[in-house]
Amino acid sequence: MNITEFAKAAGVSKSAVSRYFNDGYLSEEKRRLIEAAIEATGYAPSVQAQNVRTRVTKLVGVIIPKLSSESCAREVEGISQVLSEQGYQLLLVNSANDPKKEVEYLELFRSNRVDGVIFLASVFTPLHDAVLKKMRVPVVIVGQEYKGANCVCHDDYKAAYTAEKLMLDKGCKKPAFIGVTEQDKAAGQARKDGFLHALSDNGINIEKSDMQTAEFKMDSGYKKALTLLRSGRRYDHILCATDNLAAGALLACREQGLKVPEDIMIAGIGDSQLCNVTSTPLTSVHFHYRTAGIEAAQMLLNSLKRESSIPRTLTLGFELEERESTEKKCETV
Amino acid sequence: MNITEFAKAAGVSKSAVSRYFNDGYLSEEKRRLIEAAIEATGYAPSVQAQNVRTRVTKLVGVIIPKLSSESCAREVEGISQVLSEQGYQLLLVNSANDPKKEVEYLELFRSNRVDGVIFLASVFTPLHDAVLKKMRVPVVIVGQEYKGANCVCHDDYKAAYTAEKLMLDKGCKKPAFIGVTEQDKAAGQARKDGFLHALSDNGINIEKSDMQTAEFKMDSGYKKALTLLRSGRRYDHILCATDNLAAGALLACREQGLKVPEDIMIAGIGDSQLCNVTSTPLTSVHFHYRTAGIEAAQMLLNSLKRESSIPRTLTLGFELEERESTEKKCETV
DNA sequence: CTGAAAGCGCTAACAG
DNA sequence: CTGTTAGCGCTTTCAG
Repeated sequence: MNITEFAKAAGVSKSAVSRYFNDGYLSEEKRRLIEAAIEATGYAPSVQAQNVRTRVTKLVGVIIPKLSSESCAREVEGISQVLSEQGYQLLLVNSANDPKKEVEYLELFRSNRVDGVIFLASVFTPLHDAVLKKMRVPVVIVGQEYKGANCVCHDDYKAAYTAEKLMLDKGCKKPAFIGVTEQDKAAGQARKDGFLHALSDNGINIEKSDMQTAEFKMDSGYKKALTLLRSGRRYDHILCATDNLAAGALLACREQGLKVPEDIMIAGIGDSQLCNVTSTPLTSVHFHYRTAGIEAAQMLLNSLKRESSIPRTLTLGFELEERESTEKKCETV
Repeated sequence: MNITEFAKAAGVSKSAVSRYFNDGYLSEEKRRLIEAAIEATGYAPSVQAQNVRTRVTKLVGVIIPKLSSESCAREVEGISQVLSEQGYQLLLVNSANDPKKEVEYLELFRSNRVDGVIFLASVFTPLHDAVLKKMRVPVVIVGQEYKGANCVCHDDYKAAYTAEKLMLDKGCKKPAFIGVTEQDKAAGQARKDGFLHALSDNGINIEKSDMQTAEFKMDSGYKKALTLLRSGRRYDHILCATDNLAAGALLACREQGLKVPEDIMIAGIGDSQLCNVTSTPLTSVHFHYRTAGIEAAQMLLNSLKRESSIPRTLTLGFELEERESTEKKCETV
């Protein structure tokens, strides 16, 4: 059923129907007529046709690298919450961590179909730069800093710094680190930098071999920890760039007969659900993922209202969650 | 830029451009002309306008109760994978477990905007029945059985039966159960039924107070387990309807000084990542969530092709993952 | 193989 | 407050 048929059924004109669904410059009588007809027929206007006319789709494209990751899921929840309140819907695409797909989707969204884009980013390539420059709809980037675009990100550097400092303050002296690829400026580079600066601020040296680069999964954390532990160097703490990695490291330590935290402390970053259920609960840094999603959505909404505005970067704070895995060593009585 | 402007720029007619992007009844020469112009201008046809004409949106609505749940996230990943291969995109809405919102979104999708709907369901109300009956686009329901609709679900009954039987076979005699609301036919009722039938098949009796109903979170599992343990009745195993609950129960047991599995065995259902990192790794039933998403998407694709077809229900199998939490008690030497 | 022309369902001036 | 009218950008007959 289309608007013309419906108008006839309701006994009013097309325009009246249109007005009913839009501004509403309408007499009470017609309004009632239309309401009754809707009840009877179940008519609803075609969004696509509205789109063609008005040029707004009420759709926001969301590009995510991996849905089954706690942090992404929470960010998307935040995004979804504020956007749906404003009558927007999410067009969700999964890039599966494939940079080519990310670019492809950005391309798809570039001039079409959506009013704006929220991009949960991890790694940027020159291709990204090219397509981001050409976007005709506003874009908000979440999780990474990106010059010239609206960004919402976490304070990865300080988070790592703080977690490492905690362990040093508790008397640790022999640091090890399990990180992720530095192509990821946030989770890779910034967290490593934070770790290193905490060390240098405390006059502690470290060798290259004390730092491992893992993939984003527990299993990889386990293997890298094993490499560290078997190296012969005796570490008294390990900072891991993610909780999954920390959980893996914890497993490795126990297998090697090391007690956590007595023999070796471990901390992660992200404060995922994992941290509370591991054999030894894991100290971690809590990031506000849901809030990041909320802020990103609001930022996008703002760009959608006022036309051009100056790009802003919002950096969210964090909380250090101390748990058993970094509990103070036996106090000197 | 619209098709008319673009056609002019390319030096061809509107129809030629349209044909280029559709069937392609076109001479090589024009084809090249158009390709060059695309390269130069970056033109892409407006999907909305195409939609109005063709009546297909290449959009599938996906209704989920909670994104930050491992099972949902995996199902959506499966859905996304096959649908995006076929050129469909996901319109994702989060019902936040609110039945009213679910109905609202179904309503929204009923006759509009999307070509089909995939509904990750938990609880059905009469309102659901009403709106589902009125849907004009194909719907696939995931995670629940629903008469008269296409469904993909897990074998909740047998899963619970199998997990319980495992513990009975290992010599357990005093069962306890922590479940979820029976309004949820799958995770609530079917799992409880499976548990109860395993008991009766083995001639074991149980009292009402041995069974608790929790909410879907770890914390709730913890509390309910505490209630059980403090009741004075001495249980030798607990079956939990979800892994989160099992993780909570595990915590409670340890706090009460019970060793798992020596003093008490615990098993969950869902085989989430949790199970591998808990202090005692948790036995659980592995469901094929990702596969469920894939199957649901394919089912929808089928309905989209051939018009009316008979509703089908696909029940996926499972695997019992035995871990330390149900390891055999000290063998009688 | 091709262009002209007639809509798809809707909104937004415009003149009452 | 209301109906008429002219498109939005595209696809698809139809007659070449």
